[in-house]
Amino acid sequence: MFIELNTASSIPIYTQLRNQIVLGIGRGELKTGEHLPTVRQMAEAAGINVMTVNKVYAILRAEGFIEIDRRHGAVVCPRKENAEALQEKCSAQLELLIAESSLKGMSRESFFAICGEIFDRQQTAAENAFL
Amino acid sequence: MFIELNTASSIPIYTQLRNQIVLGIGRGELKTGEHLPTVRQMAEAAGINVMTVNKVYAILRAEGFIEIDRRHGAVVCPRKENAEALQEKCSAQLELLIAESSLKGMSRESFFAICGEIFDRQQTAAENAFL
DNA sequence: TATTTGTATTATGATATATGATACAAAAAC
DNA sequence: GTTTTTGTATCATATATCATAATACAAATA
Repeated sequence: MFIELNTASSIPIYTQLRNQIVLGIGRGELKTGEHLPTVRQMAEAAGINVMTVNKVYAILRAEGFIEIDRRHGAVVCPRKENAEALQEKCSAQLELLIAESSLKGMSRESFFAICGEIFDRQQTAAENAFL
Repeated sequence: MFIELNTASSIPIYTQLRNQIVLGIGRGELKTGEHLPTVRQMAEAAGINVMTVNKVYAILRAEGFIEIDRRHGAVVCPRKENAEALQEKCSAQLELLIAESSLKGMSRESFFAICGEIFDRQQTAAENAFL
């Protein structure tokens, strides 16, 4: 679980950190039930403020990716979501991404190929996580 | 081409407007060569400041979705992009979206189905635009 | 000449982002 | 029972972003 933040980016640090943790869970680098570093450890490792990390953990909890227990800290625990609501959110984001990509010249086939690769990668990563 | 902005949203107005215009082009509601409303018309219609619209048009031009001629205003003109760079950008965004979606319980098949629907919709919209 | 185009400038205010220092309750570790 | 560790609350500060407002300009059109 490597965290790499770009302080020169226009993307807020807390968003970058949030995304990298979600990606880490998706890739299986962070397994369900596993502990995240404490807010202080993470802040130290990433070279950022404790409260910034705390904000990220609070967001991830609100989004249902982790649970936070005062005594044990933050634990990976992805919650399933209502299927219809999930599809709507996903569809809205996909529509924009597909519009941008296809206007820029990407074919439907290329797009699907990329999606396929990502799903394959995440699945094998998740499988390896249990070995 | 309906513009609907949510001033209560955490997404900046200029981003919302930018996205809706890109979506409009993707859907074929705004065809290549077609004029966008003038910055003042758009500002009036959307109930926002002229300079906010100007910022959006400048972004769309920098992104290669429109061209701006001082005498004629903004014209839809999507530029193709380098394939490799495009795939990298798209892949990064897709990886996050797929991680989020699959962790929330979406199957690979559902995800592909949504993508297919969007591609179909955009293609028929683009075809109808030429009738 | 008057109007319309995008755009530059300057100012203002509200909100977002990030840091820093300090403190607290609750639980664990010793 | 004391110390340490946990997330978290609070207060202050600094900077950046977002959005508006009021002008003004050059270039082109009507």
